[in-house]
Amino acid sequence: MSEETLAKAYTPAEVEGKWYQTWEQRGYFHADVNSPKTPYSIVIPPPNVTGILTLGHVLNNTLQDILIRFEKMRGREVCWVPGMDHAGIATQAKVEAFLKKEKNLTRYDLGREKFLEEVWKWKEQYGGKIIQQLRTIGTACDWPRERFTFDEGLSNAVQEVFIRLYNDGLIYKGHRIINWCPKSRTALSDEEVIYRQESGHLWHIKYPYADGTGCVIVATTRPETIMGDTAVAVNPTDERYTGQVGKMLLLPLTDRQIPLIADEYVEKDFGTGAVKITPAHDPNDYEVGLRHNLEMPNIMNDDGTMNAAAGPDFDGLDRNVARRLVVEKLEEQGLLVKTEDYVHQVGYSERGGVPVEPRLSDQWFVKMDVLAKPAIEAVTSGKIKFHPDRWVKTYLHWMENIKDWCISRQLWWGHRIPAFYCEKCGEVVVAKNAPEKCPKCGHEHFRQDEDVLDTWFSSWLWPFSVFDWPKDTPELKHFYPTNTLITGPDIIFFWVARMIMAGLRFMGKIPFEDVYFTSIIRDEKGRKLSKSLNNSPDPLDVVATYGADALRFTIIYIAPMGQDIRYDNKKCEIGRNFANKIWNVVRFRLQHGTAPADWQDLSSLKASELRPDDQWILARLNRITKTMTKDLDEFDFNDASKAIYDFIWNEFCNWYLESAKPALSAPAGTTCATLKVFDYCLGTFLKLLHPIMPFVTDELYHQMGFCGEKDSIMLQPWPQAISDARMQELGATESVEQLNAAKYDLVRAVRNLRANYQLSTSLPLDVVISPASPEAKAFLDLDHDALAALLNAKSLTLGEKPAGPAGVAVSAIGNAFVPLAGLVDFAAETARLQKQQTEAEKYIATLQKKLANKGYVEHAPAAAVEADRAHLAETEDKLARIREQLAAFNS
RNA sequence: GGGCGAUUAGCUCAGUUGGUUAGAGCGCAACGCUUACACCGUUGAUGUCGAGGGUUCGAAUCCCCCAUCGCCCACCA
Repeated sequence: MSEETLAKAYTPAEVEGKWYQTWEQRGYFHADVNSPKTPYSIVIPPPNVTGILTLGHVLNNTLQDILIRFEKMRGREVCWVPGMDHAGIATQAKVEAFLKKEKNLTRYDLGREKFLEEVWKWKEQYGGKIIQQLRTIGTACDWPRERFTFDEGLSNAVQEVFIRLYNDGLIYKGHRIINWCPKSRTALSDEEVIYRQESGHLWHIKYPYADGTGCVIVATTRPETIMGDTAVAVNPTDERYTGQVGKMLLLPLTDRQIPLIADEYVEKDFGTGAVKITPAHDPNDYEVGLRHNLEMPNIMNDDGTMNAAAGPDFDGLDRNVARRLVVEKLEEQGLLVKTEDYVHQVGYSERGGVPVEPRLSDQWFVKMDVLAKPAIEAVTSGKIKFHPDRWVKTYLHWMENIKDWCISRQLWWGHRIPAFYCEKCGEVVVAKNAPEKCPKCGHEHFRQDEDVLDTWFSSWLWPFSVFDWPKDTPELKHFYPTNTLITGPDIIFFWVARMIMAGLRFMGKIPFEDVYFTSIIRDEKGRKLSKSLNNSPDPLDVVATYGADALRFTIIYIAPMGQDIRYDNKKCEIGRNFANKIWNVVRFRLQHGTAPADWQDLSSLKASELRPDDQWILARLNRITKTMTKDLDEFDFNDASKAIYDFIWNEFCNWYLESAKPALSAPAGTTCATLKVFDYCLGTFLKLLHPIMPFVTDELYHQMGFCGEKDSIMLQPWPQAISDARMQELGATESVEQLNAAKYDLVRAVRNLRANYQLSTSLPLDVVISPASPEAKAFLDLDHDALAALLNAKSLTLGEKPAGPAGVAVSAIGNAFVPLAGLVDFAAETARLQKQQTEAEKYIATLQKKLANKGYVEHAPAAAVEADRAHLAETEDKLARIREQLAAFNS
């Protein structure tokens, strides 16, 4: 293996598929319920069975995967339960469209049973694509535990919950105004209605008094419901109508008379101050209707067309057509006073995409206030934490104003409501199966409720139903409550809030401790990703082009907590280039063979063998180890990605690796302490990076021989920082760290000089360094080779300024002189030094002003003041040396 | 009508208890194929931290107000 060389560039496609298969086959993703380790569990937000992978899923699932891999390395027994949602409306609509296209059939042509067979068939054939797609991004899901919200166990949980809530009086059937989707022909919950601002009209219509004494003018946005009016209401204090309340009005376009009533609900100042009341087609009107005991005629069919009650002229017309016809007729009859342009909010069906119709009907509801109470407490008390925590406010606002949840749907694809009606007396029995006999009349024939349940009625049980609740399974005991939930803030009400309620109600315990709300991904212009805009990149294409690790890293790198992110494919170059960089570190390292078996054992290392750069990188490694651990612990994924990126690219590659080249290519390079330190850092940062970039890190871990073929980086323990005491022993002290950093400043200054003289970086130079102090000299003397390598010096001497013309680079640790026979451009050199002089003077002025401020010296932390004083002294010294050089030029 | 978020370099964004000469990536300019990497290296330029007040010795950071953009919630027909 040591003779093998890696390709010059990393090709993700060659390793990613291989590793995923290996991990899965070896069972690394599978949790042992009997493990003595502390459990850590996550349940996946189940994607719709109709779904395909989007960037949103990539972000969401990458974050979960990072936590799972991190916690596994930290020694926990991790269990990430995957699964899918049967997604009632979405799936039914999809299959209906499919059947229409393929066979020109509607669900009504097939009938309920046949249709459901078709849905299952469709599910087997086309459903669940997303589950396969998830594997391409590396998700460490416990696949043998995959669940479906419509499988037997979960269906059982749904029935159980329905029955329990019914028996507890928290589920009831009610005759109410609900949101109706005329396209899917079903009731919806309030959450499934999306309000959009629309420009429409406010029509002013005359309602003549029956006694011929004039008329009331009513303003409405929905003239087509006029046939459903059963009153006109005004505010009781409205003087315009004093004495008129109680009189009858002729309802236009009909032969009916309706009363003028007074109700507080009406705002005097809006419109004309008079409102037509249509109790069966408006939630507010319904309330008014109840208060005034009004008739509630329903004038629409379930598909949004008008019915016979709307009168022969309108029967069968679509509601929009009816609206135009009503307006036309009113105009003809001279009853239309005016038409005003009017911008208002119109509720649309989330799935159907059509305006919802408020509709009076019999539906099942869950009484929510009782369930909400403990769920509010769980969050306010901090037992459940939200990240970022501002979502708490949103959550509480909704919970404290919660309304009953309409859970029945007039669909076929879903959990059938476990309610049975006696065919004789109508008695309702809520149970898993129809009773033998009616408890009331003894009749033996029952008919099950036709309706199914809202999809979310199964989703809200997910954290425990996946472990086969209500059975008392070992999984349930071991993995519930789960630890972390990662989801989008768009389903905080649909799902998160309801899971908390269900968890507390049925398990008596919160379902998760931490909820992390992900960013919303937008396109480069800030628009939401959507099919219609065609601005939604296919993650599989991205993976094919850049690699899964690249996509994972990039998306984490650009997604700060709680902010929307602007994504475009080009950004994946960040991740791709980073993977390539690491690949090449290993490619470089393998020139010296693979790692020795004891590469992780630093116990034999002595300070005397270490170069300052070795000590410096160990200090930096310790720092990044702590940072990564803390960041992942606190869900600061974005910070973690930036920290490890900077460590590897900047500190390790740009500085350490370059400094190590002479030591490694020396005859003893393969046994030297530097190699040991190199390997230790490399192995450690591969482990630190593994949760974010699982594929390339495992591949390289193996390439390096850091573990055996049969082993994996996934199974390695999470890195621990080296103890402070041991760091002292190794001479990796803070002062060495600082001196070494100052050394790098000097290198930068020389490189700057080189650039100014347009001296190629590949041209070796003679460099003379005059250290600024004996301490600096002692330090620089420790390792000339590394310094020479960083400077690309062909000779390096410590001493006085050489005779003859030379360029000079001034830094805190000393001056560096580069003899430039015949090349020195005095004007340019003077300009460069003057610029440095100005900068130093400016800085000194800033510091002096600060230190002269009594308030600062008295109030600021002592460390800050001290640091400033040190900077001041250092900069003053530097300035003096700059001036000295300037003077030398001008003499 | 309430609530929340955003406004920092040409672009996309970091900046965690107020205290380094305000940072990164991309882009840009100059130089360089130095045997890990051109998916690279070196060097460099660029910011009145949205406007205005206030608190403080000190504000990108805290408070007030305003502006612009975005999201969520809310029954004004």
